[in-house]
Amino acid sequence: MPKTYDPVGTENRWQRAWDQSGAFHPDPRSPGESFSVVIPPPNVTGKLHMGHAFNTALIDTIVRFQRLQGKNVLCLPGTDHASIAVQTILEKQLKSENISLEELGREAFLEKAWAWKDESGGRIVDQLRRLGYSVDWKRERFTLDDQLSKAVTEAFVRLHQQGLIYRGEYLVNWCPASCSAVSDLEVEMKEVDGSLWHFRYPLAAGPSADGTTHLEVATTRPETLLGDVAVAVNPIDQRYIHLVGQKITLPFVGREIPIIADDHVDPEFGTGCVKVTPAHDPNDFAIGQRHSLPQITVMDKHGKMNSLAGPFKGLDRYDAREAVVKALKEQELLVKVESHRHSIPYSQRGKVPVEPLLSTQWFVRMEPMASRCRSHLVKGEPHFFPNRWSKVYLDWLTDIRDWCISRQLWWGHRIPAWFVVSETEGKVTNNTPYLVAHTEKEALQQAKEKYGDSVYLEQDQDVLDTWFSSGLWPFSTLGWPDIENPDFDRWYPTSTLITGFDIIFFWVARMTMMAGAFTGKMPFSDVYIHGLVRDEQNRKMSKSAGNGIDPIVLIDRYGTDALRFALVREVAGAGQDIRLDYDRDKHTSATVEASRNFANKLWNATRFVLMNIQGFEEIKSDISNKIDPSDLELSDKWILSRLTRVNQESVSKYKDYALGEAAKGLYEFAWNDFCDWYLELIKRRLQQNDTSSVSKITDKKIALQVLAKVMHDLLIMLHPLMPHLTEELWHGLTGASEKQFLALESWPDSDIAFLDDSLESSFAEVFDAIRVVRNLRAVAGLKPSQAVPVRFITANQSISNALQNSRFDIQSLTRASSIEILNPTDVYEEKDFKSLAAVTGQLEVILPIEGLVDLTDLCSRLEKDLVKAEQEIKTLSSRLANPNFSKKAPPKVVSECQRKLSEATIQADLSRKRLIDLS
RNA sequence: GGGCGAUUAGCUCAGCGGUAGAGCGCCUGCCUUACAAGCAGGAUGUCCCUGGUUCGAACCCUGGAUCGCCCA
Repeated sequence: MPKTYDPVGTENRWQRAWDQSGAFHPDPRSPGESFSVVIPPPNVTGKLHMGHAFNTALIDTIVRFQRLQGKNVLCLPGTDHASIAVQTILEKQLKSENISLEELGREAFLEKAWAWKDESGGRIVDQLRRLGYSVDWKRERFTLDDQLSKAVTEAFVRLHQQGLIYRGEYLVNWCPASCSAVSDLEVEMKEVDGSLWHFRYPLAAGPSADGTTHLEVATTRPETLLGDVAVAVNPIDQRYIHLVGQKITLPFVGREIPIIADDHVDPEFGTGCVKVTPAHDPNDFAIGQRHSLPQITVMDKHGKMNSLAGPFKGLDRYDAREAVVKALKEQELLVKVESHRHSIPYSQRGKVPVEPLLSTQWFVRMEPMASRCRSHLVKGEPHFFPNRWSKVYLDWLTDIRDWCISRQLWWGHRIPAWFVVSETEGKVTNNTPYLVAHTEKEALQQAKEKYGDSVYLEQDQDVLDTWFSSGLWPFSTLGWPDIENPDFDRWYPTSTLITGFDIIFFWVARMTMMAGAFTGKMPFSDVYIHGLVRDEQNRKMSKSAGNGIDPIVLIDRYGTDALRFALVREVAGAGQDIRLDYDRDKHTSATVEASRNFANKLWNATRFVLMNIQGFEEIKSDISNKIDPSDLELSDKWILSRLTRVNQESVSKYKDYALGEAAKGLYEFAWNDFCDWYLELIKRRLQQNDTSSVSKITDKKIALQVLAKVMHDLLIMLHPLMPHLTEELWHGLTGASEKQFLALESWPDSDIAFLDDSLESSFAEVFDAIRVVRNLRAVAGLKPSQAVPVRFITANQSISNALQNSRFDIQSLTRASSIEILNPTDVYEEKDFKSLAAVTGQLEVILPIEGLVDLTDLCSRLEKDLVKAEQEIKTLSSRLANPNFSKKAPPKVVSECQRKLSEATIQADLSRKRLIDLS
């Protein structure tokens, strides 16, 4: 084995081996409790980003843990067709080739889209494999697969039958960039510096009785003036109330429109008069509904003014704004312009302001489905981790609006609705009857029954919102609607959904609603919500900001396991965002590098085991066998106690989705307890190569057995976090064949008989003593090779015993020429008084060597210790002196306080005595 | 406007009622045959401010500040 671990080759090798062996292709008939996860399907756009790597690290950690726990685990992968995103990319390409969509035609466009999917989707899948994802690639799904498309059609038909899907003309969020409607969720509000224009609308009937000639309105969107159908004031607004019922004349188009009263008008804002444009503003739309006002659309699908805009026809909406303002000014109708910061809706995909537009679309009635989810949530279905996200989910479900699901795009699931165009002269109008059916044939048959044999149909041109199919993902991937199949039976509902908080509404809630409607169950019992990966400046990583960190770059440099471990280790219990440091010039990350170093540490620990195990190869095949405690040394018992503890803690942390804590716990155990202490402790025994001594050889063998056992269990426990490295090392350690996998092993038993609190605390004392000796040696500047005598003096019997029991270990770890463990009453040589000395707790440590060092350093250290101890005595005794403390604090705390006080007192006394001796 | 989160060592973050922790960085000394991607030793905090509850508050409660997010 080389001295440093080289991840890239190793990782590729195991990824291939797992894949070829079908290790993660579960059989529904296999025994074991079911555990299933469907992955959030990445879009088939571009490439994987750090968010995917993070999500994958978390999912795969959970999944691999459950597999080691003996569950029958299915982790199902797939990709999403991402309707708008893909179509946008392709349209951009076409534009650069000067081809228009119309020229190309729907069929040819879809061919191009599929070609794109094959290429881009393939790239994404390759990258997912490089993350070491233990998913079942044989069950890989794509949202446009036949079976999943069948599920979409079935879902649409059923919802329509239940009256939950309807078609109607409403104000929708129109994205002029993609020329399609988008849902409320696909709109994000952005704060912008805009203006508030004040202008006059003249009264139609001339000056009123009080001499009023006009109304002054304030608006942020002057260009919509052309679609105004009323001016509204608040009914309690004394300034205007007498004008209600009169009319004003709209500039440019000369339309006379009424002044109305509506209590949604805020008298405080602007002038207290608002223009009402129902066809271009959601609030105005609502006012229009309440007052039965007409709706006048003055823009087209591209955001350009239409023929109803009179003189402004053909102008883009923003050019029209300027033109309208200019014209108002010329007519002296413009009063003033105020700068005004406000939020305007942007299309998330198109990156342009959304235009509220009247349009006929398909909608899903959400309330009945949401209501069902709410009653499930009361029963803890699904259970959110961390729980606070369930409130976010519930709030959204509580005040829910209908979902616009039609998109004016080609790439996606075409809406299974057929218009009986023969009824409306071959054209689709708002009055054309339609049929919703599974197939055109079925639709035609129904149409004939209803409208006669001569009917002809035309399918709706639109496709469905991508999230419609994503909402079916947990069950469409398992064969729904054909639920009589072993996979669905075995793995639905799924166990845990793992995803980011940013798609709780988009995806999690849509899945629970769809699943409730179609399967009667929540699609997963747990939802683990994680945060986002942010960049080194705490910004959200995004394509548009260009601040993404390519996970593949970090994988190439440090290895997949290092990246995964770094990401998981950063996760806090609360599901917060994590920040990944990154040097953009050097393409390095200190966080990931630290994990790479940890991987290397494990590599070398295993290397150490294998180098020492030579001559005892039989241990390799026998690692999991029980070890007879009667053969063990104390240090063996100690590490086995620590191992048992970390085993139990890891299980509970993995189970509670406290993955970061599990990672940290294992890291500390591996590095501190195992490598820094246990490995060093047993070196003394491993160096015994005298083959003539049976007892020495037996001792060495026992040490090796424990060593191998701890290493072995540690590798299994770390496997969910660092799958490749542990697989590689486990093979080296056990000599397992190429056909066996650590990934399919069982979690190690934890033998509670090994748990020993008092042993662990004795070792803590021993380690403290060793640290003090090492510190004294460092102060004295002793060479590592220089062996000096060590003397411990303590009145405390248990410390004394602990030191006595570990005296050989202490000797080898401190390079002592001899160890003396004395009682303060014992007599020892005078010369000690000028030697190196230190005090820790109830223990004095002396290196009886003369003339080696300047004692000033030592004295100042002792003085510092003394001050600290005296300070502690002060606070502890004042606390104990408080009668309320001893009365009200739990007895355990009081006695602990007393113990600390007496220890501090001893420490202070010893330090004082030492200082006197040294002076 | 409503809600959520964050504020702890130079940096990134744990801890959430009983004397402040880790990793990275920093300082000192070591190439001690597992590992220099390492070993040993060391230094480093008004736990954002403010009152309050408590024998005791980084932790619980008031109020506030700053930063970030979500919903309207």
